[in-house]
Amino acid sequence: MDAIDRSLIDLLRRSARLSYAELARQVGLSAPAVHERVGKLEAAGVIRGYHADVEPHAIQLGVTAIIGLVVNANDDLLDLLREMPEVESCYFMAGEESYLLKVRVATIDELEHVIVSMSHLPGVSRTRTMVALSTKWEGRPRPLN
Amino acid sequence: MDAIDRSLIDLLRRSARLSYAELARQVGLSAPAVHERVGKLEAAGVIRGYHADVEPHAIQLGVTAIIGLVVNANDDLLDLLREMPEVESCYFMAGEESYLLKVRVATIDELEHVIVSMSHLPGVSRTRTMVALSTKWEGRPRPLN
DNA sequence: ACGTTCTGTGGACGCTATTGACCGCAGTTT
DNA sequence: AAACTGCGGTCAATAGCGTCCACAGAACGT
Repeated sequence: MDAIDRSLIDLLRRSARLSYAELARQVGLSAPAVHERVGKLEAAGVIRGYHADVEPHAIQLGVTAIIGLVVNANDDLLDLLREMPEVESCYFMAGEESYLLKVRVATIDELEHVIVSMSHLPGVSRTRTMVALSTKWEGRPRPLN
Repeated sequence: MDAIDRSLIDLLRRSARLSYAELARQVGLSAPAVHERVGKLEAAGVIRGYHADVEPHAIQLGVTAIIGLVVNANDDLLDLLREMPEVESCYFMAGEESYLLKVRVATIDELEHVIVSMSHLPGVSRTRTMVALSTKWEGRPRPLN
């Protein structure tokens, strides 16, 4: 993981569809060299994937909420949460609320349904929901170095 | 925005480096047709970009925290927050805490510094920090229909 | 110093990106 | 009903890219 690897990561975090040829030009190597470096970064798990960033409203996911879960028994709650497609992100937290979830749904009605479902999951003793009114920005890649 | 557009979005959300030829095969159109559709989705702002998903630990961003901000005067706080590269995401929230921020840094010391900086920003009357012990998953794309 | 390993380059090949010309259908106008 | 028009597709062509291979040079350990 040298400076060139970091440049490649930086470039791909910003613009994942750059061609190997273009990456090669940017970092001053040949295309096959870049191909191999990126392949190794993927194999090592440094690069986990490439994802299009889609305007949530355009795909009927205009309602964003953060839900904190106070948990008593933690057995397989995680598996149950993982099965809920509305849960976009899941963090295990320090503090009284063991889990913090980012949830995305189409409507407030749907959000209500998600909250009720979660509060009925075995092991969940309380939920706390914070509704986002607007997303100022999200997933902004921090420049490296 | 028909079923084919939705398929393309779905495919690119999962795997942004798919070639147009491969996308074309998956949706049963020709490559130029897919090229044009994707271009229109980008131009319309539906697809906002393509980003590599990078293991945070590998790039010295192993500490994740969620910070809530209680605000009294809201003038140009947003601009100040935007200038902080540690703030990966920023939501304007309903509730007492006007902003919820996802912050990523290398160390707890750095987190402390960020919290102190934020508490001194003009307009911020209180901060509340929740530290993530582990990220179970993040930015998981919800399958469309 | 030597061999080993790692990582690069350059060339070759098939496949892809991207453009332009053309076609067919739907909706609208005359 | 016929003609016009715009949209969105296919096909064809070319330039450029992805990817594999053989080979070369630097870094390293013994």
